[in-house]
This record gives sequence, C-alpha cells and structure tokens, in this order.
Amino acid sequence: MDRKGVVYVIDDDADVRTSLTRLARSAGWDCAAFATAQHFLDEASFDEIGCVLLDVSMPGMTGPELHAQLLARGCGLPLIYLTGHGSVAIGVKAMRLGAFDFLEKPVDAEVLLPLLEAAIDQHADRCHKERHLHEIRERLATLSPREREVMDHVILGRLNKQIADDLDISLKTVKVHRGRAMTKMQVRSVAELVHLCDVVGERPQVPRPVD
Amino acid sequence: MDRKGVVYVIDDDADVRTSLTRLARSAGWDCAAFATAQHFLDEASFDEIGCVLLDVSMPGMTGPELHAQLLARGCGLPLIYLTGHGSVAIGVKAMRLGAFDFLEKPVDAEVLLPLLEAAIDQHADRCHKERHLHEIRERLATLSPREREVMDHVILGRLNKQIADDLDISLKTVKVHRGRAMTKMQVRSVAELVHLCDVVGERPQVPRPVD
DNA sequence: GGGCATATGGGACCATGATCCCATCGCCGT
DNA sequence: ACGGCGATGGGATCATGGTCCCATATGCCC
Repeated sequence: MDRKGVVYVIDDDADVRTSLTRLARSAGWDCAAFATAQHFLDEASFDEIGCVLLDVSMPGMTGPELHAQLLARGCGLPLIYLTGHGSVAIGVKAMRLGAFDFLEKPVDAEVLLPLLEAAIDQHADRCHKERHLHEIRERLATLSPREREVMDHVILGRLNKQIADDLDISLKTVKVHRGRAMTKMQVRSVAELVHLCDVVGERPQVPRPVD
Repeated sequence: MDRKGVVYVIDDDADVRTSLTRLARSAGWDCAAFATAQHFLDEASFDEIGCVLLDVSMPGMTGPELHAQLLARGCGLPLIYLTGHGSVAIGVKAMRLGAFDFLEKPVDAEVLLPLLEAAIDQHADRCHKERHLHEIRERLATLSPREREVMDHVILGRLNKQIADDLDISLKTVKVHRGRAMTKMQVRSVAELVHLCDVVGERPQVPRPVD
C-alpha cells in the first residue's frame, strides 16, 4: 500500500535510521534518511508533502538548531522529535516553536505510525491552503499601482464617487481601474473580491473618511 | 505600580502560594491563590483578564486535569505550569493542549515575571478580539431566518435577481430582506458585510448555481 | 520610431441597488 | 380579538455600477 508523502529521518545512529526507514516504508510512505541535519538541509527539496523525524542531540547541528533553520527558511514540514534522554525544558521549547510532537525513545510503532499520518495529513492540508493563498497573491501582483489603490478603497466599501474624490480623479477613471482589478482578480462581485482579500489578510487600514 | 490583570496561583504548597503571591503583587498584579484545582474552579470568576500559575501534581485534581476542565468550559486563561519533578511526556502534552509555558521549579523571578506579563497581554488581546466577535454574532442573531438566508447569498456575491430565483420569491422581497439585514448588521456596504462574516467565520458553502 | 502598458477622461446605455410609498397574509402571545 | 412581527409583493424614483464605444498623454523597451 502506497501513500502520498515522504518521511524524512534525521538521526546519527545508523540502526535507528534503518529501523525507522523500514517502519515508514512498511506503512507505505517514501522515506529518506540523513545522518546529520546539514545533510538534510543540503539534499532535501522541501517542496514535497511529508514530515520529519529528528533526533534531539546529534553531532553538528542539533534538532532544535535544525528546527530554527527550517523556521527561518519558511519550511512548513511538521517535526516530530525523538529523544533518548531529553529534558523537560528542551521538549517544552520545541513544542513552543511549533513541533508536531516530542517523543522519548523507544517509540512504539503503534504510537508513531498514527502520528506520522496525522503530521503528513496536516502538512498536506497546509500546503493545499498555502497554494491557494499563493494563487491569490499572484493575482494581486498583476494589479497596477493605481488599480490596487482603487481596489483597496473598494474592499473598504467606498463608492466609486467617493473613491474618485479621495484619489482626486474622475468617476470614469475609477470605473476603469475597478473593472480591470475585478478582471485581474478573477472575480465578478465585490463580495468575492472582499473575501479573497480577507483570506490573504490584505486589509488596508485606510482611515475612514467622513461620510 | 498597578497593572491590569489577575494572577491565579494554584498549588498545594502554602509556601509556594505565599511566595508566588508576593511576587505577583510586588509586580503590580492582583493575585488569588488556591490550594486545590477544585477551589479554583468553584471560586474564580473566569471573566477577568489574567493568567494561571498551576502546579502539575496536586492532591485531588492534577494540573493537566484542571487544564482539560478549563478547555471544556471554554476558559481562555493562559496556563503556566510549574513543576518540581515533571516528566518530558507531561510537559509536551501540556504544551500540545495549549499551555502558555511549562517551567521547572525553582523558577527565577526574572524568568517568571516577563512570562506573566506576556501571558496576561495575550489574554487581554484575545478577550478583546473575542468581545468583538461576540458583538458581531449578536447582530447575526437578530436576523430573521429569511434575512439570514438572503444575506448568505449576498455575501457569496449573488445578485438580487439570482437570489430571488434561488429562493423562489420576488425581486422586491429580496430587496426588503437585504435592506433589513444590512441595517441589523450595522453596515452600509456589501464589502463591510462580507468582511464581518469573514471575521466570524460565517461562510456558507452554498453550491454555486450555474451562471 | 513604433509598440506596449499605464493612467487619464468623455459619452451612451443598461442593469442593478436603495429607498420611499402602499398593501395582504399568517402566526404568536396577551 | 387585537397588536406586533415576519414574509410577501407592487409601484415609483433616484443613485450607482458595469460595459461598450471613443480618445489623449506619458514613459519604457527594443
């Protein structure tokens, strides 16, 4: 049985890598194992659905250090820490940074496999939403400065007449920019436009002019 | 110096309660201490800005058990665990449930005080946003069923004509309901209406009819 | 210099939305 | 039985939005 997703294993212990790889593959996932965090950073593509199983303490870059690196690179892979003798403080800090889970070795397969599935599902879900946001941002990027400016007023609920007054241009020009913005954003109603902008968090805080 | 917020201390050790209470008060917060989780549940009001400092292991209800109780009651108070001899698993689980932090005793005042401030600030912020959402939901609750139905179509970008067709009523009636919905929601444009509904997560997934 | 995108504007026309007036009908609670 | 409210609908009027046609001017790139 094949599933969609890659399990990345990062551990300096070859035996651990072998057994985790075997476990993940037996459950149907692809698996790529690395002996150091640096190897993982160098070789992994980061553009696939998956999750990361990483050891806390390794020669070179440690688990938490890798975590910070991934956060800095905007990589959204869920991280599941595995540790032999971790401390409370390290575990709590990892969770605060957004780790998916933090487990102590030895880990039971019946515990780990559902976790892997949940982590990969979460990542797939997030990637899907992220792609959608990216599409919207790409449409936003096609707007000319003036079109964007007019759109910002439109999604605040301003009338064409008011926008014309705000920007000191004619009503006619507002209509042109507005129509082009609607076309470029691929929407046919103000409601859809506002919703798209809400989804990507584009809410200009233009001061509400007097009515 | 007085600050806004209450620090709730829950610990079975009277000395710990005394010292934490003194610390919190010296920093300007109100403080209420409880010897058991049950006392806290019985006596605290939960409608004030604040945060909770709780011990993990106590006679009767434990810290994690109280945590679950608070979650079930929809209480948004940030929880900061304090533990003398906590395990990694307990700490990680507490963080997964949304604890604000999980510290090991003894806790340095220079660590705890900034945490208290951050937790209380976060709670104040969330309460503020929650109040705003509540206001909007109250407006939504004043809509008649038909008004709500029409509004659901409006925020999907449907034209009055299409809504009339969908609901099998006259164009005129749609206008009436629409106008009343706008008044009750206290908005003057579709853009504002859509934004309010986006904020409270009210996005009906009415199947898009053929155009 | 010629093409292209951007910003600007006018005129005309139609569709749509908003807001008044008016009305009927049914249901619920006092 | 009466009043209030929700839902329904018509007519009239005006403001607004959308979409065609047309045009000019600027700046940029090849």
